[in-house]
Amino acid sequence: MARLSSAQRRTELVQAALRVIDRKGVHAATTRAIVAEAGMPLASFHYAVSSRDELIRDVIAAVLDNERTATLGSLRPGSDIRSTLRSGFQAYFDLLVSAPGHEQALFELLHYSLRTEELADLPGAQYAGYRATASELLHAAADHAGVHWAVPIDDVSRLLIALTDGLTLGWLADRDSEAAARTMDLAADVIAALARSTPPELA
Amino acid sequence: MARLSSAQRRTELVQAALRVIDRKGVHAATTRAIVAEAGMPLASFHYAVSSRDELIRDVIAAVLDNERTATLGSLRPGSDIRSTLRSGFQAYFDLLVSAPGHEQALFELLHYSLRTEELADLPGAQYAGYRATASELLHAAADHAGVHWAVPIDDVSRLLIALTDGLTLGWLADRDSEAAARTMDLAADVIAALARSTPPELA
DNA sequence: GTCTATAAAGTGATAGAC
DNA sequence: GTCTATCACTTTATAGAC
Repeated sequence: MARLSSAQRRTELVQAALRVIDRKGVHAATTRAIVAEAGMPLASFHYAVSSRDELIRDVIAAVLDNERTATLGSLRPGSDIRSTLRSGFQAYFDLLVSAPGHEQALFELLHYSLRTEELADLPGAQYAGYRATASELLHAAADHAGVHWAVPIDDVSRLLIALTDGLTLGWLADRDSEAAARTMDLAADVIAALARSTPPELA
Repeated sequence: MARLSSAQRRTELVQAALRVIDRKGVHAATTRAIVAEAGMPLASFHYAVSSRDELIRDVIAAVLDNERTATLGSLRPGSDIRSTLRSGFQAYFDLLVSAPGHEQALFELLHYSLRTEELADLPGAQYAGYRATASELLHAAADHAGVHWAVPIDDVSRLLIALTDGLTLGWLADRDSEAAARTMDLAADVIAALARSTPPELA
């Protein structure tokens, strides 16, 4: 192994840990499994990071960055707000089906953080990030469709996130994609019902 | 320790495991922690059950039974469908706030099952149980309020479960009960909007 | 039938040779 | 700076004394 800076090794370990977690779950992301995935000797682990929990913290930070850019890129403005929301759900769902381990990883990391005192600040930050992204998406979608939200956009964001989380968990549990499609239909309907057309003079 | 039948020991271990999982999480429910909670020597564990995964399977089965009876009892019929739904959410939410570890345990057990090949049949059964309970609740609530569902009740059930799961995860992450109340307001609104008043001749 | 004692395999973390 | 070898500990599971 060539000489690498500590920061480079750290990044490689974070990426390797994420791959292991995707594939086998948080519980399987042992120091040995992570360094094996990264092709490093075991001792490199504590040379680059001071503890396993500290690496997990970095993993969560990296995942949240990915998530944000991925979701924002999925916006496909449709003719109306309902179809924009529906295709947004579909884009997310296609991502979920193509890489279920990735979404499982997000949930597992959340629950791991909730049970680990040193990581107790992460769940709140994770969901604050989700809300910020959801608000941006909802704002952009409403603008494109010429509507505005009849209730505070933060409340709509929370509803959107709750529906997305719930949709994901349900599909992970039963893998019924047709039922998930019906849930997305209904979810797009009920969120779209919270929008009102914007009078032209306010647009 | 008095002589107990294998079945009795098994039940005690399941209950002890559930208490440990509530308090410390699935990862902390080691054979040692479980027998300590149950006040048994370590060797009693494998005398009563053949492996840790087999016990976890029993724990999940026990939890699903509890869940079903607890949720069905929470129905407080209101004057209209919207207030019935809202108070149903509130009853569930009060339960969540009073025992967050219990709901965390349900999620952790779900994710554990999803990552454990021998338990792969449980997540589907868990959510099928949720749907059956949700359908019963929605049917009873609609009856009491003199309305019927304008979309298939199974689809409404899936939406209700998705919203409940999402509400729970969001609150576990940020512990913002006021925001959760607003989400429940909105959730009750959007589900109630899927009901139509039943003409008297069909009631 | 019950439990002490221990095996066998895994874990996070480090010392010390190169 | 790098990595082999190992420590100290925890885990599931079981053998064997009573």
